[in-house]
Amino acid sequence: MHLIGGEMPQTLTIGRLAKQAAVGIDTVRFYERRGLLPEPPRTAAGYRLYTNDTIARIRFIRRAKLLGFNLDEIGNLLNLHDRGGQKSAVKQLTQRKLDQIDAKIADLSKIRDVLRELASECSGTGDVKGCPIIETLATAED
Amino acid sequence: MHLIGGEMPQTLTIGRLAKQAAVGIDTVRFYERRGLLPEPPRTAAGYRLYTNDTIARIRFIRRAKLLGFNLDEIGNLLNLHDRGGQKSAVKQLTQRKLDQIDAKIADLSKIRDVLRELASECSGTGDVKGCPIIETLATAED
DNA sequence: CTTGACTCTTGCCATAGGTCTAGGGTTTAA
DNA sequence: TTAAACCCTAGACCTATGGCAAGAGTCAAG
Repeated sequence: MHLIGGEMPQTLTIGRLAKQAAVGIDTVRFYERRGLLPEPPRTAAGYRLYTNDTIARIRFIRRAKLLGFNLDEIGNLLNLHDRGGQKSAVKQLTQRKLDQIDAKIADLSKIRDVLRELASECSGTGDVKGCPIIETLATAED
Repeated sequence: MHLIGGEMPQTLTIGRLAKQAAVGIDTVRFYERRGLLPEPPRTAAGYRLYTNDTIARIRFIRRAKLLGFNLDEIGNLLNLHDRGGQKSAVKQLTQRKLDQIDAKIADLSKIRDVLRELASECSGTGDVKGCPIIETLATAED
């Protein structure tokens, strides 16, 4: 890694970047392949050289993932960020995700209610014969 | 398919079984490989021959799936059903699943709250610059 | 100069639960 | 008899998000 000239720009090899951003090295390369990170410049030997802003970019991705966005959706968000899209587009993505989350919560809540009911009906002692949980699974109509 | 003798037992080829149970043919074979369905007898030509109880068994699997059990857990439930386990084992499986579902709902609820907050903060009009959603993703601390 | 740490690419592995294809044999109805 | 519809196996493929390994090149420190 031979840098010419005086002012050393803040560059990071992929390992340092990954550490700073708290992801794996493979993850960085994977995000690059997925188009979430731009292809960075390389040293003569082919080593990727990153600047600090890439740390922020990866953290952006991580936070968006925590909010339930998948990588495609995150790609959209990043494009809007990079190319200066409209707030409406961002809000729409967010609202759609919110709707998905709400739907999933609703699904799970129904399941939870059924499981609770079944668990409360089952005495939990004795042979499985007559167990309301098994019986329900075995005989419920569709 | 050459059945000898008088009383025709109620047998089903895999296609009919799959149709009755409302799953795909491949799914039936897959469940067999997974050990959820016993290996059925075969005709001389090697065709699987099922009896009606297998329809019920597959429906059991389907219902358990709808309640969030994965195939391994369903295998346990089926074993308890087949070999006459204890109610306590069934109840324990159910309670564990219930806990998982509760945990997932809690996770999603947190996400939902954040997304709601973000969506409500975003005006939805104008350039993405200053969009609170993007800003939050770009700058939030971990 | 050597050693250990780092990086490169390519490509396979993993999960979960199936789905599909290829290439062949069987059964059934016209 | 022949064509359609059915069945068989083995194995590849799918989604989503990376992890891991091999084999080779590079860099920094002692």
